[in-house]
Amino acid sequence: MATIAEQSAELRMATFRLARRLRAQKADQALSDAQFAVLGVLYRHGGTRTLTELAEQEQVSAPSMNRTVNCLEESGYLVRTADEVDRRKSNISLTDAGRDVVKATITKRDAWLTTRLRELSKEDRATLARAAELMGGIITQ
Amino acid sequence: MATIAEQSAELRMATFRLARRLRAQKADQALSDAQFAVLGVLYRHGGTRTLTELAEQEQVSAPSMNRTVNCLEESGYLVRTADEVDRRKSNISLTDAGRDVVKATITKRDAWLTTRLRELSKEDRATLARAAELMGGIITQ
DNA sequence: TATTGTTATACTCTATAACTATA
DNA sequence: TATAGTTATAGAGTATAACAATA
Repeated sequence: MATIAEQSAELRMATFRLARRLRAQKADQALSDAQFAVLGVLYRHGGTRTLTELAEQEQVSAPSMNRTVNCLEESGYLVRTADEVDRRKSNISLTDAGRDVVKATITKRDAWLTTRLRELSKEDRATLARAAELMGGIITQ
Repeated sequence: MATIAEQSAELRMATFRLARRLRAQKADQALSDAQFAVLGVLYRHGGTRTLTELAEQEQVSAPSMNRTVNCLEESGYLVRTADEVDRRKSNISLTDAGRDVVKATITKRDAWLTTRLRELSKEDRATLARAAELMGGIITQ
């Protein structure tokens, strides 16, 4: 029986390796991780977000986020719209192309993982499903 | 009961979030992920590695790895030693400071995770331990 | 010729400092 | 005066192309 410290080390390594492997699966290879993370935030959020909100969410500086948003705007994945009430703000939202590339990437990542989960027993899949719940609980502490 | 596709999505999200949280824990905040990954390879490998080997292992170009190794050399975490047999090569190895920063970071990450695992039941810990094994199996396919 | 490592160049992501426009 | 966003500047990570030294 492994110690809790040993279990931690194993879980840490397995998590890093699986995350790395999943990250490699993307619909547009030209999209960086930082860029895709922004698209993902907008996709999950649904509506619009300001530059400051995106910077806080991703824990980067405003100028850094500004640059990333510029790239994504040039690529046609999002648009800025001037706020009618507070004219300092610009509301950032996904374009159809932006939504499509997020959906396609999620589909690709899940397809890769689903293929591998299918090869496992029902019990092993249940173990991973329960583990995902537990991992979620650990993070939100 | 969730579908396999739903289980995939949950596992994907939980993996990304836990990896992100773990990555944030490091002994030297000035070390980038790319830099720490190189130190980690050298630490796990034990002996020396050439620039080409490191570039292949991390799946980046040789010039890119050269730059990262330059930074780490300037920081005193690794050294280049000219190969006596094949004089084109330089053997890259960790310094004591390099080993120390890897050990300290691993300790910090595992301590964070161990604290959270201790709060779980024995059964939940066993589930996560088995999940780590399964995740390892998925990756090496 | 092929391999190992490096330099040159360019683009993205990161930061801080300083600036503009608006509240 | 404070806030939202941007520009200026600089350092790090990424790439490809071209080069020197060695095998």
